Amino acid sequence: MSARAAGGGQPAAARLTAERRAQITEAAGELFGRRGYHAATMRDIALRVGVSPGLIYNYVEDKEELLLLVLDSLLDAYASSIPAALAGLRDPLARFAAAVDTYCRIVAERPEATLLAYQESRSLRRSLREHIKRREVETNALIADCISDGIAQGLFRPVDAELTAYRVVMMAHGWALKTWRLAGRMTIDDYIADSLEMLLGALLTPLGAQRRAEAAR
Amino acid sequence: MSARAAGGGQPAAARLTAERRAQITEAAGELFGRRGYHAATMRDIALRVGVSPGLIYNYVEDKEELLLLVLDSLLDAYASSIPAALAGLRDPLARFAAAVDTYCRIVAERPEATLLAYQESRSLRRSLREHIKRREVETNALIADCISDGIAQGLFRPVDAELTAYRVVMMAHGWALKTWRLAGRMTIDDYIADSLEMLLGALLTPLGAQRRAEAAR
Amino acid sequence: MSARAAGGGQPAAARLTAERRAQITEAAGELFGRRGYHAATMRDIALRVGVSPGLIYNYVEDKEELLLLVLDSLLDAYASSIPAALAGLRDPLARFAAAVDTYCRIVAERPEATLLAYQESRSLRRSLREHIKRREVETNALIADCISDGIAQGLFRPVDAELTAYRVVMMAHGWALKTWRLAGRMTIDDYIADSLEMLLGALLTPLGAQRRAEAAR
Amino acid sequence: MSARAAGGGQPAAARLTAERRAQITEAAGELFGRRGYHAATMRDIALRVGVSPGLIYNYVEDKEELLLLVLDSLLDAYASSIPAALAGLRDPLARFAAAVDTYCRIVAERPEATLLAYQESRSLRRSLREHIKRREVETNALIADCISDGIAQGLFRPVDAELTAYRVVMMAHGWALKTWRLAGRMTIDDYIADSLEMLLGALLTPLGAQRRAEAAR
DNA sequence: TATGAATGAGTCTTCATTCAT
DNA sequence: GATGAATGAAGACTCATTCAT
Repeated sequence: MSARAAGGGQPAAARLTAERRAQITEAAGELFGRRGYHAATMRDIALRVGVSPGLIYNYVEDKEELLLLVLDSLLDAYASSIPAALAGLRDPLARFAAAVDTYCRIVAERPEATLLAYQESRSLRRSLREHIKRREVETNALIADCISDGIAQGLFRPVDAELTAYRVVMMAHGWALKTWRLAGRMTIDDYIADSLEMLLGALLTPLGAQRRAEAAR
Repeated sequence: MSARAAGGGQPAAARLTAERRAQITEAAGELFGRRGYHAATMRDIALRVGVSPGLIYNYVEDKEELLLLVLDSLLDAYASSIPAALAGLRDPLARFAAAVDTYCRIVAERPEATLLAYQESRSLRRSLREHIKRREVETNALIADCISDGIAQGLFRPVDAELTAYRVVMMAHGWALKTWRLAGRMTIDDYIADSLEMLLGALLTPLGAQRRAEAAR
Repeated sequence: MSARAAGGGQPAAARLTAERRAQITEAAGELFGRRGYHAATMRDIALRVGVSPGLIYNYVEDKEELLLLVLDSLLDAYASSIPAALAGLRDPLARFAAAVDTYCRIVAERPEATLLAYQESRSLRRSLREHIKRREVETNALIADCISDGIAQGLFRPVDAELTAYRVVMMAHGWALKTWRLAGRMTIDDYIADSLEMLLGALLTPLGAQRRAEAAR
Repeated sequence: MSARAAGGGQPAAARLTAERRAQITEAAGELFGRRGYHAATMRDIALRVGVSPGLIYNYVEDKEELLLLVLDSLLDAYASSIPAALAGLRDPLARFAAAVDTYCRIVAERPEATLLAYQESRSLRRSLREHIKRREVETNALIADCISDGIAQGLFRPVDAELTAYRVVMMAHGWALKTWRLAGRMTIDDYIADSLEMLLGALLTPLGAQRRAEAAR
């Protein structure tokens, strides 16, 4: 997770370093997504960044670490976008809906990255894999919290919040997995609406249902 | 898709050939599942079968074809088990439930194989990939048919049967994808029951719901 | 040069053995000629004979020996056809012409075999290579003798007969080497006539030339 | 026909690249010539250059391309040496003799390379093979032109120049093919003189013969 | 005699990674 | 920081050859 050239003394240099690393990560994400982790070569990635293969190793220890960076960048998206989407919202129903919506849209934006997580997590050494898992759990908690709130307010049935959050995640990932099959027949908006319908159908208490009906008016 | 030693003249020889191929496929499935397609070497597979590396190429043209065989064996399971499970059943509700149940259990039995399909389909040449896709669609149709029946009898709402079948498949695959996370907290039976609940909650007409309640008595 | 199954007790069996070996040699010649010694596999050869790969090893020790057999079969052709062509002829000029003609036609009949000799002699172990060389020299002698006769009778200039025989052989082989280039523009008959013209132009004494002119009448 | 490291940006780098490639080609030529294309391994070649096997693939795409490079280098020798030899000469007779002489000497310098062309052209993919053929034809034209000149000036009989050029080439190649047999008995000078004698004997018009006699004085 | 499944050494080739410049 | 030539370990695959049946 470290990098040789990482942040020396000057903040300017540190920023440049971060930029380079971001460039590399993006290129890697693109190529890993398109060709798969194994098929994408370091040389390809360097070429795409417009840099020599050797340089990548100034910013990354390993091809594995590059994979980590890519997966991390996806988790970053969740970690920043979901809280942002929830920011103004008080109502647990609205919060839950927003969380689901945001999660699904992030998946839909980079379906290959989501796939990559399933495909190649195994390729990571244990330590890196643990890191990813930890962050996934954190992301999950963002959703689980919305559910817990709903339960606390009597809008959701008293389900296992964490488990239900996994349900949400699975549904969202379902889009990535079957994108090639679904993309023609259904928009991501349809998919989200539909998924939410199912989830709420299973979750809402009568009170919750009533509240929802009012909100829809 | 053929191989040198494939089905000689005598049926006895053919059987032996089929057995060997099955052995190899199984070993490959195991190793691909455990280490990933790229990380598993032909040598490893041969070793596990207790055979020399060269021999594998008497039964398989390619490492790729071996992957195909593994993926195919999973699809075989669907193609044979689901119809078997539906065999005695008339009631669309029961049929649907049986299909979902069977599908999920097959996934749960070999979750790595399901993962493999997502992971490495890309590694297949187009022709083989098409083969897999075709068979996936066939499998899907088994479920879609149950749904269509239910719709025809007024038990299910008039949804797009095919799309809904994908929903089912995604849910089932969800178990495979998150096994490592769910397995401790939830049995596959719980998962199936829960999934069915959600699906039926979204699908059943009032008539269907009533019928279901009666059946549950 | 030996073979395991070679000539047991019964002459009938021996004949069958010889036939099999001839079949195998022919198939090998065909395939070596078409694809090259290395590219042609024992399996291919067996397939073409309609026999299992293992069987070949009852008649031949080695792939190398098979090559030897093929090369030998070409030398057999020279060894039997040239003497046959010379049989009735007394006149050294006619004998020389017949030898050249026959040699060239054998080359033209199986140009790939001639090429093979150049291509793959190197692949033979020393002992087998020596065998081939010895037989080549014998063949050469058939031509050299004609030349010596001509010299003895004052028809040819007193050249080095053996060396001149090589010249003849080279010219004949030239057809095999460049067959793909010449075949369209020139028949083998033209080639022979032309070659003979050159050779005789260089060889004939005035007496020889006169004798030739008379014979042409 | 390209290679990764081929001609970088700076001319200095380009020169180094060209040198490396030349080294590799030379080593390959040597080993292909000695052991044959198939028997010579990439590892052997690398070893001989004093380099790791992987490096070769920075300069060459394929073992096949390496063969092409070797064959090409022989054709380069013709393409540069023959015109150089003809440079100062006006007289068609002298030009023809010089062309034949040069061609033969190039063959004699690297007989294995000439053999290689016959042996392994087949191993080349069609596109590379075409390339070689094209260059062979060009080389041939160098000789054919001399012949045409001679005809135009009435020194040679009106033969088919191209065909006759093939004759010359065959004769020259004859030396390579039979080196092992002829080398002890005859020098290349003898061989050339002798060959020229035969060729001119067949080609010269009376005028040409007279001119030749004058020149010899 | 004949089979053909099985062997296993050996090949080409790829590619992450290093390091002198 | 940046380059890119060089490394070398490793993998898929082939095929002559063997041997139990």
